[in-house]
Amino acid sequence: MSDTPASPAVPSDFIRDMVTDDINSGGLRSIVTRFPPEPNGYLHIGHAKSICLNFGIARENHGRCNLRMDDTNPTKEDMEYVESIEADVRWLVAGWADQVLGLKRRGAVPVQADAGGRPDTHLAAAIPGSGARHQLEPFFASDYFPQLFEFAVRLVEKGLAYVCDLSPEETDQYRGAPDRPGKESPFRNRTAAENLDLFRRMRAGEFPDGSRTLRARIDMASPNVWLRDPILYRIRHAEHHHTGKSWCIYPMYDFAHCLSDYIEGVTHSICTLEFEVHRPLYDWILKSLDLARPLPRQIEFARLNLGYTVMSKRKLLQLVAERVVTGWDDPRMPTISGLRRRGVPASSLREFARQIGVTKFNGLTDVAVLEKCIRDDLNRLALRRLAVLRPVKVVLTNIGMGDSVACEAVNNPEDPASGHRTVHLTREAWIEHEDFMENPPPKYFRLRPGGEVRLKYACIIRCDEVVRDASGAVLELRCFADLTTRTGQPNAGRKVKAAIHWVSAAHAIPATVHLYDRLFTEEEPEKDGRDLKSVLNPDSLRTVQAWLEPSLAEAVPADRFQFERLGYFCLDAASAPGHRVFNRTIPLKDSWSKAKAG
RNA sequence: UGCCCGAUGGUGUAACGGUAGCACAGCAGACUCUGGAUCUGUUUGUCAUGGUUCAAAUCCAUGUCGGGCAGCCA
Repeated sequence: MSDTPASPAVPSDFIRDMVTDDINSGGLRSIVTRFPPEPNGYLHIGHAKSICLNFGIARENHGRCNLRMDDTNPTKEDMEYVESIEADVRWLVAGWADQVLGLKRRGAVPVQADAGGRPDTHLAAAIPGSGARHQLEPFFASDYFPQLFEFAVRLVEKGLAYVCDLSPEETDQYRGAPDRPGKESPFRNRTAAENLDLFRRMRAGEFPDGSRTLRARIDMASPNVWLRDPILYRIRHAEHHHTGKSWCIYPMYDFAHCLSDYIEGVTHSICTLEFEVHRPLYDWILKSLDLARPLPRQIEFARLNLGYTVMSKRKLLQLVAERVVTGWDDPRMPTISGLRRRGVPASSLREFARQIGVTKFNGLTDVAVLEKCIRDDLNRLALRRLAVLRPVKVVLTNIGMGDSVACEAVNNPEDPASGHRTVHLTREAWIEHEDFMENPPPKYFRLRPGGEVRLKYACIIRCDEVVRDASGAVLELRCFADLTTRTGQPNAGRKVKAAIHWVSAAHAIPATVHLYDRLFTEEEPEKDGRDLKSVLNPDSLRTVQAWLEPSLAEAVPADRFQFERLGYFCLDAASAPGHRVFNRTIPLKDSWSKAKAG
């Protein structure tokens, strides 16, 4: 698929300002950001915002953005997610920021190095182009477990961390509450030697899950609860998707994240607002270790909230698990894979991210903004095709049985280079059910008994007779085709109020078409903690049997089509050759139905 | 009621002490062999109250409202 080029406008926001300031104040050789998802679910459009931010900043500063699996919790993570995440990121940045996508050589781990005369540990991204591309893989926080362990040991030696024997429940009670100080653990003042011994035995597997933790020794009375001796390591006798059975203790997010950033040489660690209160801990850990190289800086921004969609991985997983949708890549899902299967170009998502901007304000973005981005892209690149979703038969009484009138149709009026194709008009054609009305309301321009309409690219027809079955349902419309109104014919310029789409019944090919709509009936499905099931849109998927013009037989999933006057469609990725399925990405703007309703 | 963060039209976002702008949505019109696209015009805004200043969306204070934080999740 040929994505449209990224918008030329260079975005500006408070984070980019900070990065620029950091560059101008010196000390930074190059900018390194990172995108660090936990592989416990599929990426969604909220992640797309973060990806565009992180890769965008890397790109604008000739830096790098590392893709890193933040995989420190073996009980929630899975290889399936690792693979989908990499595929989704690659798809989203392809043709835009792939040159700054930071990956490492397969199997590479941090190296011991010397930084200004001091020992250091570091892992840089592989240089793109050096060595085969297929030998690269994302970074994994779990690759740093040995280094992380050594960092923890150093903290213990400095008296800044201790092994605590409190049970989970006791730890909870000792922590206090936001408005009430915590209480110091009775194990807080163990000697460094004892802590070291205990910590090594934790690692050796001598203790059961939950029996001990390694905690930072900070301040149980801090008004910031994350500074109240936070847990650094917990015991989990569980197999890890990336490290296997090598470990039975696993670092917590706060400990692993800042140090992973450091190891990779990240300069700006951009995350969402809920980590704002963690920033003092992020800084505390890094400062406490007397590290040799410059420290990364954490900056927070507001996550995306989009109307009529849910964004939490937990709730998306729920939709999948309860089979409300067919999977993570169901075209109704706000996941990147769902949007891709739906037919949304990556460039639309990037443009959307650019348009919504980046701030610390927790707002709700109107889906119309996304829809506009998609329509703008697709209008430019989609090939126009004729398809009838709810067919009504038209018999052109003055065209002979077996006769065929060749008509030239434009492939894309927005792109003259896309050329023309021939469609055939025959005695019988399908038109859209909605394009005929027996008793139309005022200002209805299309076909009515005795009325005229143009068959697009063909000629004007006049409805002479409505044939019904016994129940009164319309069987066929018998019409006269004024062939002198075809392109190039004397009356080609004759005006009628409307031109409608059609397909020759003799040439049409059948297809199943999925008409998708928003998944929820409420703009804020998660508001007030309501049950998602109570706000599901029963019409989020309608399936129809349609007639398509024959050229659509050759469609492949990467193609983008506009079915004229209907919307944008693509061949479903799971469509079988013998049974074509098309997905509606988004309908065309429809000011008629709006006027009618209003 | 502890700490942190935020507040600009309906929505999102600019303006970095000096004319409140842009996009989306809305409305009106033009054009059209897509009731699409395009084009034109247009309605609506600085949370409140004080203070500093020649000048405040911007700086300060207080208040109001909203969000986040008490996982051995990230």
